[in-house]
Amino acid sequence: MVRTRATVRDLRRQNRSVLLTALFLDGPLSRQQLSSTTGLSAATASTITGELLDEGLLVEAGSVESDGGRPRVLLRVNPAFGHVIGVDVGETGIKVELFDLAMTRLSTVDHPLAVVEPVAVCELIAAGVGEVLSAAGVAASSVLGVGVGVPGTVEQGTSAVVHAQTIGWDAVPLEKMLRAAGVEPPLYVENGAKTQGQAEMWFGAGRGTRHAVIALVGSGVGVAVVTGGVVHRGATSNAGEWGHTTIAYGGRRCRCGARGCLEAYAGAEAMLGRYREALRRDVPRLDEQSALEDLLSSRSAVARRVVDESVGYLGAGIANLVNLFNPELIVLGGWAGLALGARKLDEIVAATADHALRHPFGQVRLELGRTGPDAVAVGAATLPVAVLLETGAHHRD
Amino acid sequence: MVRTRATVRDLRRQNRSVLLTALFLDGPLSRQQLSSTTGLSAATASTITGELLDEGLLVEAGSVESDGGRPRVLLRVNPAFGHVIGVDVGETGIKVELFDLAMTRLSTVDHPLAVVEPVAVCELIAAGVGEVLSAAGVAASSVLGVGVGVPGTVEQGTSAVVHAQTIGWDAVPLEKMLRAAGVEPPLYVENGAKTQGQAEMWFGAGRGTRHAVIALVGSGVGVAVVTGGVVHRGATSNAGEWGHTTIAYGGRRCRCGARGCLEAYAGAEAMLGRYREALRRDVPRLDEQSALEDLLSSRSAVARRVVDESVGYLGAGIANLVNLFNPELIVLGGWAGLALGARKLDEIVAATADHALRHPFGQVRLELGRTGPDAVAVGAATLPVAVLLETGAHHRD
DNA sequence: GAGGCTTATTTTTAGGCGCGAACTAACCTC
DNA sequence: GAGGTTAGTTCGCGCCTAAAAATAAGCCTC
Repeated sequence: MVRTRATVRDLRRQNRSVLLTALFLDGPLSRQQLSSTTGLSAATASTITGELLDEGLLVEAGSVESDGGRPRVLLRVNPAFGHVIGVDVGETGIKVELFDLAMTRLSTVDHPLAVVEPVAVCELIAAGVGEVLSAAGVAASSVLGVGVGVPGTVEQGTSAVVHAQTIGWDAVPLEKMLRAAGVEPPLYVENGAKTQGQAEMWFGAGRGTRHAVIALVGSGVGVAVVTGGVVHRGATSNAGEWGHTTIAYGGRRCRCGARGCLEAYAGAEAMLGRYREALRRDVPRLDEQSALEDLLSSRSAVARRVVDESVGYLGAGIANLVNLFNPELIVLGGWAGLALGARKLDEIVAATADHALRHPFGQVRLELGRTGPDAVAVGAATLPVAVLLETGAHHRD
Repeated sequence: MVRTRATVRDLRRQNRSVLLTALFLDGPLSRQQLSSTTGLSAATASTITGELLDEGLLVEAGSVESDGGRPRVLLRVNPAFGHVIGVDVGETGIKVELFDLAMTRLSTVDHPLAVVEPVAVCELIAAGVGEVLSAAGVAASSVLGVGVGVPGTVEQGTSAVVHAQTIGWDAVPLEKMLRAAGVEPPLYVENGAKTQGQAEMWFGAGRGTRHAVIALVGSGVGVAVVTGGVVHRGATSNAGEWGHTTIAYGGRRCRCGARGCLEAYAGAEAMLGRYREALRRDVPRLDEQSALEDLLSSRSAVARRVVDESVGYLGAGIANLVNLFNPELIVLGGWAGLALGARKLDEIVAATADHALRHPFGQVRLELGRTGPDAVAVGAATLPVAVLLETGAHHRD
């Protein structure tokens, strides 16, 4: 359903957006190709790219000979037009990364943090922004925006407010605080699972897909639902709490207080917890990732039972996503999801098949995530880029 | 993310659509009001409404005095501009209803059918279309479209194909068959739950809501998810199979073959089935609706246990929707949902609260559906109207 | 009941936009 | 270097919305 009126200016904005997006996603293209892929006339493609070249958003990128005729001049988004910064606020520290407009990583800073306390986090982010800029020799003025991925949910009002139970944040006005700490560029605060989903859609397994669900299994469990290239946020940006959907009515107590949540069975924390319970003793105090690796590679009957059960629950959880969303693609990501998927993908698919309806199951593929450990930061950095592309970087309003 | 290029013509189409939609949904409005609510300039509002008046899409609807100045002339969609037909293909027969463009019901035809067999259904629909038209004295040429709500899922290709397990339809090319049976107007085939959801959004509890979930509990269980006024279809129009999401891992066998589906606990069929099991005898052979009424009003301990358990499962299922979609509104509809909700709404809300995360739960309201038993037909009839509004009834392409 | 006032709608004018056609540019082959 | 081929640009047309000006249609006052 159409939302609002349109003016002549909106036309130009939209067409700029279409061209810019095509160039960003599908690499260098000639005006010719742009015209045919976007459906714009050659005349319009030419005028708009001319405008974008003048503004410095595009640059020429060599040329390609054409059968006997004038060679095509390739155009691409000017990587140096501006820069974007992605921040990953994790449970053990923060990571700040600087990218150019081609999403090439220019520099990275990691700051471990024993206690992820809001004020300290904001100061570290402010410092980190300065550090990545000076490390890469990039001027602060060329930063188009800073994206911040946080655990928990984000209320997107006039100023973003974060609710993150796992790190004890209750209604933290992060945007205001970052501003106060001296972060000047436009800010985009978003749930980390959603930024990671965005990264997977743009650069990972989701490329070119319209309806996808990115399931993130880490210590906990979350999901990003993408429809037509847009991450589903819900009424108040709380959508995607897959981990706390009931999958075993009346079952295990979850840390959220309810019983039978998926996260009480399928996340790394839950798997390790159930393993400890089954063993009736504590496993060695390793960090969670090594502990999970040990569990997954253990040949003990107990370990295998715990893992197999988890695979079953995870499959049922994935089947629920298949039945509710009917996506073309489900991406299994998150460090624990990747670890489990690397060993047990076939079993997960089988468990999904057991619980999903035949028809939607027949139309979905299940793939492992392809983005690395800094997907949250990359995804966060795409937020300002997405805005640039959507508005077509229109100078006037 | 913007999809495709736009031309000057698209501008006009969109603005026509905006005006037409405003007039359709918010009753008679003056050009003045149209201009301020849509944001279009008074000049443009005037030109476009003039055009629409000329084309017969709008009519004047009296005038309202304004403080001392020229009175406002009210405009509204011309109810007689065209008519739409909604068809409800149920498990026990078909219903055909004729509406004018103000969605006033002009005539209705019911055809019970012992066996819902595709060819017979198509012939009955073709006959029904003729009957409702002649009953109301409406010319076939003024029918803008026929919407058909069917159980099961609909593959929307070049021609709609229906998969409906409950009535034994496997890949029935309904659109082609209806065409062959002599139904001439444009056809819109859609899943009945989704058409019912559409009706609830336009005329029922969902009015004015952007993010809503309409949960339909009848014999089985389904859901329509609405985001920004659009029903979510998924990659292949299979989305919303809420009834077959796993809620009790390893639990009761469902008719879909899997274990622990919500539908195995919360639909009317499941409730009655569990009641029979608990009683260890068959309940009297009533029709399903009376049987459910009896169960709900029974004071026996067994009946109350079955009902209370169902409420618990249903609440957990609703909580899953809250956690995954974060809607502002959940509408509980369907005949069984309404019957249960009329008696147990508070308990359902409490059960939902037990399983949902606090934050998204705090932002959702749970309401009972307000559309009557022919919501499927009404919703189906809105399909052609939605197309008319979206395209702005643009004459040229 | 004439003139002034207020508000709604229409007409006029100006500035933008995309498209098709005509035109120019840049290469190749012979 | 002439002719052919393909890529990109320029120009005029028709369409669009917005702002300003003009007109319409009531009310109020004297």
